[in-house]
Amino acid sequence: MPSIDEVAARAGVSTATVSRALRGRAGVSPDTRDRVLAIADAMGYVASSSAAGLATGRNMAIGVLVPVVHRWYFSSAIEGVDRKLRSRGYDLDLYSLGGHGTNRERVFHRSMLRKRIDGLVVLCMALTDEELAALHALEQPVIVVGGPVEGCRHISIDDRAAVRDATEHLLGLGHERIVHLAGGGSFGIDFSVPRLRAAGFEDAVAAAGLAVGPESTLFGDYAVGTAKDVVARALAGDPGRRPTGIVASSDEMAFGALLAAAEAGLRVPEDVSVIGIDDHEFSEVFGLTTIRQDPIAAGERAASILLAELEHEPGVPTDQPATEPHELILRRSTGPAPLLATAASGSSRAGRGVIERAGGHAASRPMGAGLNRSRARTV
Amino acid sequence: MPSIDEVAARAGVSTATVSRALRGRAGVSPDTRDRVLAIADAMGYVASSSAAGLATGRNMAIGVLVPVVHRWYFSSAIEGVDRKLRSRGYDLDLYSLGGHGTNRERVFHRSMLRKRIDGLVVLCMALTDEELAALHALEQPVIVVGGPVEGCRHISIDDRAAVRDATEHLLGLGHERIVHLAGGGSFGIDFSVPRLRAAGFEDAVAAAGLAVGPESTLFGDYAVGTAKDVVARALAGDPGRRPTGIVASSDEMAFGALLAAAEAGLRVPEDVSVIGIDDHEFSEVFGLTTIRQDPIAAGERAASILLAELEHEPGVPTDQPATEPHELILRRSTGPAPLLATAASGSSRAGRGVIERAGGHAASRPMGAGLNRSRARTV
DNA sequence: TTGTAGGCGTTATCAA
DNA sequence: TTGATAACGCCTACAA
Repeated sequence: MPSIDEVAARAGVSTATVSRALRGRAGVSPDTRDRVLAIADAMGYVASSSAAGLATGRNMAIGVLVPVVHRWYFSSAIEGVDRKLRSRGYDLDLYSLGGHGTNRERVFHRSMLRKRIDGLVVLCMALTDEELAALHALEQPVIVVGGPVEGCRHISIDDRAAVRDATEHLLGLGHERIVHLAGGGSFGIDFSVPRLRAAGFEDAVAAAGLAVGPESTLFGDYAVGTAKDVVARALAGDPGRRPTGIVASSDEMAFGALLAAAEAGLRVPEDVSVIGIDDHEFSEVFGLTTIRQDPIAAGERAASILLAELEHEPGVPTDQPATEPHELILRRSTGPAPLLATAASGSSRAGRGVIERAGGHAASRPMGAGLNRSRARTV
Repeated sequence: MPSIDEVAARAGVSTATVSRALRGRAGVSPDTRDRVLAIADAMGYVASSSAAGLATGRNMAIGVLVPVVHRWYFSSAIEGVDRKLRSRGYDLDLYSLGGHGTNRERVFHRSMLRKRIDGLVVLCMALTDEELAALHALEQPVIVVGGPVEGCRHISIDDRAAVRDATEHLLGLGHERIVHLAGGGSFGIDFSVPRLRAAGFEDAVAAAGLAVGPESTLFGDYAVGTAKDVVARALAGDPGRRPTGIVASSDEMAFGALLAAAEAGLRVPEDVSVIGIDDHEFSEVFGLTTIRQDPIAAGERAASILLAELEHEPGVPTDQPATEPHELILRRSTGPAPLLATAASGSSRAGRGVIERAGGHAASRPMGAGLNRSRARTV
């Protein structure tokens, strides 16, 4: 790990010239530039980021703050941010709250302010006013990926419309006893997303002229296990009254619902339809109809915006960015609502598992027109 | 973001004293220390990491190199590393290859050598000789989490023993037509793990006096989808010849196997038993019997070792660390091998899903004695 | 116990 | 086009 003056000495030039050459600055003759580059490369020289950071005030790194790494949405978004950053020569500092919400204070008041990063991507968390103030005080660009956070621009799908679309899909198939398998605000995760999704469900149900009551919501807490339990209980009831359609606010919860249905001996989608949100990597094998979103793309876009700002690129999109698209993916977990008379007698075919082919079903109602770039396709 | 001399001025002392006080060095009177601390706190002072790093040569950050973030093992291990690091005041720099293996060169030759990190945790990747050399040249402590990598100490379970245990569990239940649902070396992931696991399977099968042929292995590539497809094909065969037991080298592949069995109309575990490795968070809802490992703990331990080395803690465990424990978790996906006569007639009960209760099964054979701290328990 | 001053490795300013 | 040289902000002998 040679230093810049060793390179300079070897090249017979000053450190200033080496610096200029290596950074691609103007004012260096092609000859010397090539020579310096060759020598630096041969010596394996790489500038120390601390020194460069001290001198320039730029760290070539951005931070990513997550409630927890180990979840589909977060790990995907991290991947997206990383991809974009890496391609632009930036490093990524990861700050995980580890699901605890502890060390939260430390993250904010120590690591982040150490001038180690040039910008911050916050994944889907609710921030306290104090934290928001601290961030703004940093005078560093910040962007949220995941849910609207007051006082911050954010990148996400239109959560309300997404769940509305999902619900409308089921309504279009004739379902009338529909429940929302809702998530909550674990992990210090932003509350606005669950709230928006619940609203989307209610929008659609109400628009269909159906009633929305307390029984319309099952609390799955964004977890397979909880979802499975709660759905199992709901499906155990009177066949004439149990839900025929389940709108899950996340695919993971939808998996729980599918497993619960299977264990209850119900066929999907003949007895009960399930639709999720996400398009998790397991969704295809589960045959789960879902609303797809792409957190990797969201992460990439967030990083792009931050970088554009840091590098003063022209046309900086400094305001609230446009909404990310979502898309209905038709698979086998949704189908026409069972006839009421039939519903009670169902679940009698032998040896079928979680997944049933739904003899040619499709959204019998076109997805709403103004639905934010949403499309539908069959996979 | 005040600098150290502003704090010094305000406190009426020199920068040296401020530095000493803040870093908890000896040689500062309690009075001045308290005063300095209070003032620094009030001013919101935090030392610049670049400056501190330049001066001390320590960055208070360690790097984590992963093939891809978005997978159970990796995101868990990252979480573990992060947890430990955070508790010790270190930052975590994430380097993801993003599944591509591209930018690999960049990661190694730019980011990491920029003196931005004090040590490196490599997750489960095969390293080229050149990369290994580069790492050693850094003169920074390195540790691998996940699989043995030549020339590097590593932290992992005994993969061979783990799969051997899994296989013996099935053998103990009387299974004789057992297949290994194997993973591969995607993502530039280390090849040694798949190889070790295959060996463990063969160990057990051979020890039981059964034959191991080409048909004993299904290639699931560590992916649910592939696993499901390949198992579906295997189960479609002659009931008298198809496997009655499946040892999956990962839980995700085991899920694929369970789904394939369900779609084929086979009951689990009456018709076919499935055991996995990992204890993925979905395993419980799937009722999957599996060999548990704890990547979070592995990550924590790796970080601890690195930190101990960096801080010159006494008793530095600089050598190859002890193996991580694994443990058999009994659930509902494994049961006694079907009687051959019965096997053909199976799968006739109505409306059962993926998961079947296995009327009281258990390992009918105690787990081998010398099996590396493995235990068994029912969940 | 406290202060002074040099150095860490780069970048940037200003001359040449 | 190049080269001195002063920051950058902090840490730490060394002196007091």
